Amino acid sequence: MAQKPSIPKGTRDFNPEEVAKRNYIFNTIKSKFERFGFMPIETPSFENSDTLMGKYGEEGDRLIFKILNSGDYLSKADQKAYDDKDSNKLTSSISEKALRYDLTVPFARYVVQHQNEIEFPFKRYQMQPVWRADRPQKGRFREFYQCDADVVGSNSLWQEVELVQLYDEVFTALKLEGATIKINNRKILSGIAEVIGASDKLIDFTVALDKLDKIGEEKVKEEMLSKGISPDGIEKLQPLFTLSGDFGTQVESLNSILSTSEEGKKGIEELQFINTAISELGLKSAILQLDVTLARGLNYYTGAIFEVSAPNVAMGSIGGGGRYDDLTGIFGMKNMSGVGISFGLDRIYLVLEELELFPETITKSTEVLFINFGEKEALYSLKAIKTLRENGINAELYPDNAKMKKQMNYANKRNIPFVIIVGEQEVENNLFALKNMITGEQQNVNLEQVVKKFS
RNA sequence: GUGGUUGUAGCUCAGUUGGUUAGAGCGCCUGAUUGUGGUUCAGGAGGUCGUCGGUUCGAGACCGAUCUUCCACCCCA
Repeated sequence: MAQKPSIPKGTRDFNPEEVAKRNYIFNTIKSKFERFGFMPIETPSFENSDTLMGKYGEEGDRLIFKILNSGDYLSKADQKAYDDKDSNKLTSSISEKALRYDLTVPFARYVVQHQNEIEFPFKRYQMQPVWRADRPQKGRFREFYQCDADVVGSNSLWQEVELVQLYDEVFTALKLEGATIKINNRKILSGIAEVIGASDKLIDFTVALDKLDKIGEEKVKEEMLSKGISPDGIEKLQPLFTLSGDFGTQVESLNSILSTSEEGKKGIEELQFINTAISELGLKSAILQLDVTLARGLNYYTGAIFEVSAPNVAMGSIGGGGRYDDLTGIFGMKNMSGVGISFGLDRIYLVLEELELFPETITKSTEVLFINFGEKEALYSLKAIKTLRENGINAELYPDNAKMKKQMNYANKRNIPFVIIVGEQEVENNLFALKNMITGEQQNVNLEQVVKKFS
């Protein structure tokens, strides 16, 4: 026990069953992405540090895994930062690469770098692991997969509409019915901040507002006060705390709060456009819900913000996304609006597991195992197995001439539904004793009948 | 990064105020059954009690550090 090897905190091994289940989710998302016209790309697992650093806020920088330079990195270290024990400063002089923190920023880098080869609007999807130096919890890992679909090079709100449909399609296909797609708009948040005179404190304001359903109205107000938002301004927020009802009712209240903010009104318009279109088109099983307190996420969203939560399970969000007007701007490419959504594979896995929504069929592998009785019989079996495999049947031979009990037990443990027993008699008569491991029934058949049985 | 929590056999867990050789169930192996698995019966293997250090005549138990698990912050998929 003590000497057993281990893996780093927040990482996991996956056994065959888990991989099968993960692939099921993976493949479902992938096929829907392609159905909506997205093409796959991949990017390196690590990027130059300056590509990533500063894109996710101060907290984000802390959570980025930095890669130590190769060779004698200390000789090139910033001596002053070292003496001052200034870790932040020292880091940039001993580390110039970092593990990918999400898929959106590397995608922006990709678009800028390959802008001359890309046909815009560019619709890409990407399903790769990302890393965060976070402290693990349930549903929070240091290595996990994101599945992103983004469109750059189009300002059209139809993209937002399609992305909502895409969420609906994927969760419906996964039988995860009743997923809530929460939607908000950064312009509304900016508008509110403007109205209460806290435009310069937008991030602090939204972070506090985001906690409303978690810590309650009073604590949110406290946090806003402590961040320097005026009591007058907080007073003006009152209608926001009691906002309820359907989309239309909430929009009405927002209209009155934001009557003096051009930006805020623009946000409401966008929201209404999306909602109207979705109402018209209909959703299969998901629910689109306006949530003005939704402010999670990355500092780069400028329009719509999405977040998906699973039904009946205590789990953080299983997806998120939004519109970012200027992400490529940081890499020197202006006027390139993007919008995208992300699926959290690992959390979706936990949710499907908890709700027992995985289909039973996804773990099956070998359909028939041939019992090994010795050299002559094994060769006879392998000839048959070759034919079965050519017919698309998963078949295998037990490798050793072990006791029959052991071989049968092996089939049992692996849930192999059929066993073929080939002994001296069967070889002589050119037959196969086919046994159903579930019912226990057994019959002698020829090769043709075996093929037919599994086809 | 802050505060708390967890770790005993492959798995799930007992283990009294510190006291002989650390237990159970399940699983695993062998046999009853040399051409028939799942059921049953009989037997067997398997643990430096997460790790390192300390207190003690004596530590699975007490103390410290460290790693890991989970939780609350922070933040997020």
